[in-house]
Amino acid sequence: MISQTAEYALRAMVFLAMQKSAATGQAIAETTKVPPGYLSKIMQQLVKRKLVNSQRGIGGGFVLAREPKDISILDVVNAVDPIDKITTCPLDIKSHGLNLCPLHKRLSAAIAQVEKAFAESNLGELVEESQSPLCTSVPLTPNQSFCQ
Amino acid sequence: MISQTAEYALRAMVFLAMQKSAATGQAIAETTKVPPGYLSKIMQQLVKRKLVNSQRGIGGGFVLAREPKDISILDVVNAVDPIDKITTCPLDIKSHGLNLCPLHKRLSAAIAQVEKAFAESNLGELVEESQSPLCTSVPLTPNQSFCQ
DNA sequence: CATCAAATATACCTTTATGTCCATAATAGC
DNA sequence: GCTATTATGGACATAAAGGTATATTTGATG
Repeated sequence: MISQTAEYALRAMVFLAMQKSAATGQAIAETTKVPPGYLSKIMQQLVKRKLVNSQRGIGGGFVLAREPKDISILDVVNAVDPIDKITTCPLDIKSHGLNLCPLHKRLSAAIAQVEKAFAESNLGELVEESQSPLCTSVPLTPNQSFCQ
Repeated sequence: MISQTAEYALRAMVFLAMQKSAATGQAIAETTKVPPGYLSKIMQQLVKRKLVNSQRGIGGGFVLAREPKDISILDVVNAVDPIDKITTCPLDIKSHGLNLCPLHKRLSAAIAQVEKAFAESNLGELVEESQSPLCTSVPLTPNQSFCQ
């Protein structure tokens, strides 16, 4: 239901939210266990969507463009793998304008629920909770487990 | 978020729920606007999962194996495209047994929400509602709109 | 039993998602 | 300006989803 790409993007963003300074692509990839080459593509999308700022050269890397509290899970998911809402019946768009049949009303409602849940959760929240027993505290060395 | 395959399967199942006698694959495909060849594969999965009974030969076709009221949207989705729940953290399974990090708790909760919504809606419900202005009444000829 | 209409099974093709690799461009420090 | 380090961009490879085509099997009926 959540694409691999979105999952990777979320891991990277949570990691960045735990960081105080810029993190290189390699560092993110190692800690979050995302294939480095693929991660770099995902990071590019996050930069384009202005969720992350990038800096080349020594001391460079990636930094969140906004406060963790101001970035929702939905922001991240939409940046890399837009959730497509059902706004018109896929079967016969012309005949009924914006009305949906009962089936697609249900599907649409389920999607809306997910969007709401994702919109209500932000990176700041996730990082705060990770100081609880479930997750290790920041910052992590590459050898440590990011999610435990 | 909902795969094309699941969408097709749901259309076919709703169509069957509207039917009084067996419907051929071709009839289902035409009305639900699903590629016929692909639909036949999906129907096979629904038969294997015992949601549908099939009958070859003249007068044959597909029939729901249970009352529409006893088939949920979740039943159909799971038959063709199982929703995989997140039960262990994808990052480091060994280290923490069944505990999830905050991120994966959120994702898991969202999936659970969808499952609940899908489990609570059944085909009988959808068909009853379709007698309302939003959908045409049963049965349909292939030329009529299935979802309007 | 012959025939026709249906599902079933299999092979194959196309598109999209995921993943890899390498050349290039920018930036900091010397 | 040179070099090391970093992101960027594009080409390519692989895997999975979606889709097509066709031969085979099954069942009903005359």
